[in-house]
Amino acid sequence: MQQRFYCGKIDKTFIGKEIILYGWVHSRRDHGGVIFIDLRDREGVVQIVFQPDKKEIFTMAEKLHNEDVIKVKGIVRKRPEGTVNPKIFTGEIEIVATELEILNKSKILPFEISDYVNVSEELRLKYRYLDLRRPEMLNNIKLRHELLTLVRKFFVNHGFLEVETPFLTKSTPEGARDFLVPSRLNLGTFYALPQSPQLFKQILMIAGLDKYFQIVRCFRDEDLRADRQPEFTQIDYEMSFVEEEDIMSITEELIAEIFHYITGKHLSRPFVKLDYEKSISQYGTDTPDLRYGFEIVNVTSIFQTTQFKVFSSVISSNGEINAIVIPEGASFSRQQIEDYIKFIQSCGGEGLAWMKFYSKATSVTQQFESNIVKFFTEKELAQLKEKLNLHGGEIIFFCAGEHKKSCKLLGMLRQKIARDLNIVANNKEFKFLWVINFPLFEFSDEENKIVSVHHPFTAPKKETEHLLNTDPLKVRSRAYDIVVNGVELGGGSIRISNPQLQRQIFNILGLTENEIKTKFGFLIEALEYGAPPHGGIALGFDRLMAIFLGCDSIRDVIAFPKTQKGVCLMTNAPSVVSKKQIDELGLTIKTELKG
RNA sequence: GGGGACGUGGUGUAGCCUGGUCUAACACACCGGCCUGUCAAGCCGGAGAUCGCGAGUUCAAAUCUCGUCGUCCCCGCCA
Repeated sequence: MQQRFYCGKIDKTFIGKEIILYGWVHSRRDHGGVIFIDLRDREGVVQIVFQPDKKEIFTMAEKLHNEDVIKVKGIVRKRPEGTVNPKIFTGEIEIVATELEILNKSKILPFEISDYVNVSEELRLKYRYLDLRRPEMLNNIKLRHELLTLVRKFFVNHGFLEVETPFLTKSTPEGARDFLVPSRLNLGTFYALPQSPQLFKQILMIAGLDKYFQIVRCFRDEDLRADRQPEFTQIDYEMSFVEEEDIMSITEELIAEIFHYITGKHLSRPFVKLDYEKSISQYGTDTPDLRYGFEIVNVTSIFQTTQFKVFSSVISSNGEINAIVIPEGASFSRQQIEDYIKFIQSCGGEGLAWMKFYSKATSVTQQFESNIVKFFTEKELAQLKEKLNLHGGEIIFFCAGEHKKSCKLLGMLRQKIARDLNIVANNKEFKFLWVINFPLFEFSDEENKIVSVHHPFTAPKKETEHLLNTDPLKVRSRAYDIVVNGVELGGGSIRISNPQLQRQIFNILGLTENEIKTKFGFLIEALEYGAPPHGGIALGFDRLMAIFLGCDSIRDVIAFPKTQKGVCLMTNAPSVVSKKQIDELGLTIKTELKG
């Protein structure tokens, strides 16, 4: 094959040579007596010069339009004095065209191929092939490829084996909703697309592969968000004969390498570890953003005998009064405070109480300002001032309610205020942490039963295992989540390798013997044939890229993402299928859903 | 399932709150012309939108109301 050169890679070493280039007309600057074309390919642009002495191709060049695809033959030369363009890699040279062939014309574009122009995302997704020509998007996709390569090399160098696991697999609807695929050969039965290769990688450990990894697509039929797509990519790995520290350590090493590749900077390690309970009571979430303070403070003890009914009734029903303090400098108007109260209500809360604190007034009562100050005694306010360490100019938000809910609402408020104050946007740090000591189970009000906090294959902590039958909600798990700047990057655990223990967990979760057998019989059985102790983790690759690149949405690092309704605007998937296809699968569609 | 924002020539916006002066403005793209050193080229000229769709209020609707569709953000959901 003849050697091809990329437009964006032509440099001084080519000067004097005749070369052939292929690419897209990025822009045409017609000066009448000379025409410049920026010819673009995936590596960048190079300037082609058309001069009137080559009359035939000069006339052709006058008619060129943006995004026409052309083949150009020409001589590379040094640009004349004073016409060097330092902004582009090829800025010192240009190509004097000797031959021109128009390979394909382009219609007038729905939007310009430029990073300078704003285009609605709807249009970008419809014409994704044009969107991907924009340098910013092209760079994201190229970097994605480079990182995938880096990740692969990393695991290969550490002795991991890459194994592909099935996409057509068994539905285990314990977690997210499954995407289902009807089976034509077994009418009335369905495959599910995997939410993760969880069970297969555990089985691979039992098979003795020892160290497994896979860069794998996962599928979840849940509502979308800026950081959630119905199909997304995980870096999935699992190791045998390891403890939590081993997984955390190799994960930190991997993330540090990726981080270094992108930013050229080193991450400080090991990452901070934060207890789950502390994370909830201090930040109201298990994915805290540590780039800013405003930690939650429990002030319940101050208001034990308060006359303020909102607080006293919550306390008497075993609830808590929690507070966050926003320091001086953020002066909120009454309207802004009202907006925050509405925000809390939109998050499912009853409301917020608030106070402003001014140091200048003489009495404690006068130092506080709000519509509720009159309900509190001087003693209560004095204690509050001390407990919250108030100096002046602060605003305090209170949320009363059950422990977790109250903390959660304040955690959401904390995050919203940090955004509104531009603390997040102005902080380019990456604050990694591990959240550990999760409970193994939690009580689901919705389902009215005990459910796994992670998944039912997570091992309990040895020292809490004896509580499994007596007080399961007190059992702690050997799970660990990795979090950066308020985003859950991934999670993993040491798994259960003992079949009796696995069976016991299923029992606690309320599965009948029959359900255990039909849904997870193969796992229990596999565990009975000599399962090594093992554990692993999966990292959200799209999220990892988006956060390191500062993208607002993972859609910007995915070549062909879907809209919030799960639609691909380019192909218009999902779509209606023919009656023949439906019939072959033994399905019937409710008529009102059709078309 | 719920809350919120947005929808105006090909594209991105202004106008909308406070209906008439909107015969809808601006920038880029597009078409024609000029121009031998530009590189987000420049200058001159031109064409192009009944304002997502449907109903309503009104003498009068881009503007107000209701419904609907689409996109985005969030809550729920995401073992």
